[in-house]
Amino acid sequence: MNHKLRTHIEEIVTLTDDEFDYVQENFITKKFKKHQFLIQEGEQVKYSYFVVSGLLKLVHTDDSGKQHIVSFAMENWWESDYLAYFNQSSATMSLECLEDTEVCCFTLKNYQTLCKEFQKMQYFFLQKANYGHIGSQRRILSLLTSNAQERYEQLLKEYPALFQRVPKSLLAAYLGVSRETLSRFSQ
Amino acid sequence: MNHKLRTHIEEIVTLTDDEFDYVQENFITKKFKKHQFLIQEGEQVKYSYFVVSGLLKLVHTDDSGKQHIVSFAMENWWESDYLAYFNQSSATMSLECLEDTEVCCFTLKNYQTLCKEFQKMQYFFLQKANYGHIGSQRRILSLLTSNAQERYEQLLKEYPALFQRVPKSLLAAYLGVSRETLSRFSQ
DNA sequence: CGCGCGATTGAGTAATTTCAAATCTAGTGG
DNA sequence: CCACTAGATTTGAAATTACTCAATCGCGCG
Repeated sequence: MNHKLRTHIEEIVTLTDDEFDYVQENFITKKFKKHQFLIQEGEQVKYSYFVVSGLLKLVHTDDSGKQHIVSFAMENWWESDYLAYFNQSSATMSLECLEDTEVCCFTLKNYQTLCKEFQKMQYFFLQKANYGHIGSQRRILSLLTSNAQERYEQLLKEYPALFQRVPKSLLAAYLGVSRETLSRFSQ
Repeated sequence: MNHKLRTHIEEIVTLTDDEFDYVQENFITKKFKKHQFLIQEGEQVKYSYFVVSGLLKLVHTDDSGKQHIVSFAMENWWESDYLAYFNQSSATMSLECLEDTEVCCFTLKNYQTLCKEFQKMQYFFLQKANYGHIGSQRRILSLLTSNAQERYEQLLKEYPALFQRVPKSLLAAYLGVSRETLSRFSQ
């Protein structure tokens, strides 16, 4: 059932069966349909999520109604509005299904106790956080250094699967250009 | 001597004198002059750094020679080219002094042993990594959502001290606009 | 005074956005 | 199988924004 979660964790730390059982108790599995919201802007953020299958977008809608995609989350990714999650404040970003999606839900309380009682898992989350930070910094650098067309080609190279799964208008919202401009790149 | 480091750590976890002594043994203090490099693009990254005093820029220089500033690091900040640091690969960014700067240097080996042997410190670094990640995501969102002038005003509001300490051309390199464009905002 | 560095200004150019319209595509029901 | 529709994509043209390059300004310091 949760063997994808186990495999994922064991890429970083090894677990006995008993240990994984203990870890597993901290998660609830939920299924969502395309277009459903896991997190809605303005509301409390109860969980962070491990994506078992499907695809999510982490998105902020600005005053003029335009969407800006901070991140896509696919299989084996962790996602949430982490500021709202850790501070127990209300979300500034939504987390929405782009496909039918199955996730493991993780409350902050469970996160904290698991970290405290189980050093291995704390180390796992430390690794995840470090690499999450690095990934975000690389994205900042790409936004600063490259023009939209170059960013488009980098994305295409790094995540070719996305192009089969997401409409181009969303890729534009991720890259920070209008869909019209993105459309003119492909030629 | 390192009481700034201790105060900083104790904002998140409490330490006895003995514990802090143990922690402290993992750091070397170094002083650098303005314009010196702590990390140079292309070279190995031996340390991550805790800034005791002074100011640094984390910067990438592109093929055309233009600088792009990923981050400023001031007092009480941790900084490095973390991808290169954790993977023991060569740096894609430089870390350079904008002022005379004192840092505590932290090897990867010490980081790893400290995390393993001392759960409290692992928790401290987990918190730092999480908030680092959140900070980077907020920057991404700001780059996507706001135009250069709005980003300028956000920066002015969040870090007014920067404007006393750095030339505007560097703020431009942080905001992702040319210095001429930035100059036209102030009016 | 004169140098050097940073900041500003101006003008022309390039890139991107916006708005509107046209086109394409996949799925639905007849 | 075809027509229809909704959503996605493309195209065009005008307007806006930012960039580049060059020249000028301002200020602190030897």
